[in-house]
Amino acid sequence: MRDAEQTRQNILEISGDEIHKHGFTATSLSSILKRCKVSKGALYHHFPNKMELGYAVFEEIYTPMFLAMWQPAVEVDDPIEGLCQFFSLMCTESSCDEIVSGCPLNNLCQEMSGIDEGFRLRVLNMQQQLNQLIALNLQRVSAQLRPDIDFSQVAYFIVASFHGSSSLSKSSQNKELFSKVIKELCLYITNLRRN
Amino acid sequence: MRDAEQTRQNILEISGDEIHKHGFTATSLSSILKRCKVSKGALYHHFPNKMELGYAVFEEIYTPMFLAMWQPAVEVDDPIEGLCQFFSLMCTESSCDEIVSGCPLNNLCQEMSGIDEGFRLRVLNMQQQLNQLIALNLQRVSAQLRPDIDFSQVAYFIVASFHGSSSLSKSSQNKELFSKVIKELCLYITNLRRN
DNA sequence: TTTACAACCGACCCCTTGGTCGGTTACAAT
DNA sequence: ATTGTAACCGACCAAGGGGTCGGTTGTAAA
Repeated sequence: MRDAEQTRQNILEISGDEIHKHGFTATSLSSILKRCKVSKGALYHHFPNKMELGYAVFEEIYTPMFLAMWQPAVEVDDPIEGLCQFFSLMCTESSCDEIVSGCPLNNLCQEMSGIDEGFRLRVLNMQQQLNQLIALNLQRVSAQLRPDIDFSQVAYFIVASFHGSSSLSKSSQNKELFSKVIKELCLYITNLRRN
Repeated sequence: MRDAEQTRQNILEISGDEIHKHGFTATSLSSILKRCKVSKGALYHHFPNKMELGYAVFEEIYTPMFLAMWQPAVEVDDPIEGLCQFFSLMCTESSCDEIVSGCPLNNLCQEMSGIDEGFRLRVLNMQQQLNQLIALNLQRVSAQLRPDIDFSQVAYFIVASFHGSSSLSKSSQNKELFSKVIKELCLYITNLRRN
């Protein structure tokens, strides 16, 4: 057989990129097909419809990507420093295009949560996972932190600020605002420590 | 003449609501027409195309709305308290639907900044106005605040966090997460004070 | 070598979209 | 009463969207 799994993976990856750049709705199948050099028949052989393709992208591309990004940042000895380094690295290492495209999770949350229940649930699940990941690891070092901290609340605040900053940079089309907000976010995080 | 200005205003307001709820691209002219009980000819008599209608909504509906909301919150004697009260009021007073629909500015920023330069520039302008509004009013009471504050940076951070929180609540479909993040945001803002 | 079927192809379908345009209607000015 | 024109109407159009389906091709098993 021609390598079916390879074809599927190829479609998935390119779809992930297109959806990241243009959003789910604005991504047309024809644009994916063109980039994949694959026929519509092939796509519909692997996925029953566009929605399911979107779900597959979320589960097989985005989800592992998030975990691969956030876990090492936060499961380190000092999650406070880990988080700050993670965010700072994001400013310095990411290309301008990447930053302007925003966080796929936030993008999909904004675009699809209100329209499609399948996407909403997947986004929500990812957000809760992410939140727990951060909250638990902060709690782990709670001895170093201020005594009055609500870990879940702080974790949500961190993610919200991060998403807000990536949203901001979409209108300015450059990293400047992004790194500005990230700088303040790092200040906030560092400030969680006992003084 | 039939009241042309009234017709125009009606189209503008309903368009503003539809765009707020469904986004610009997903809002179809036919849905606006149906709600307005106005013909397509009438709409195209007042606006040259959909894009220009969108711009008009931004300038004549959203912009005044933002200023009317943020100015009183921040031009008060104590902007720290004003901001906190403003955010808290938003949690308690807004309907669940309103919160889940998100902030029109943030929505448009996310959806349109990358697609259309006209929208991008308008969004950017509004964000800068908002930022200056907050930054200047914080600076005004800088005597009460911590000495090391970068006002513009803090102002952007506040707006980013606010937008991030309204984004979060889209996936949960209720106020809970929103008010959680807002609570932490208020903590952060209060913490700007000299201890 | 034959067979069976997964993998793939692409012309076609229907629907919705933004946008056009020739025509009608109401009203203000003469 | 006539007329000029802003305001409005809605049938129509082309483009592009997602999705279908009968047909072809490659390859592993018999």
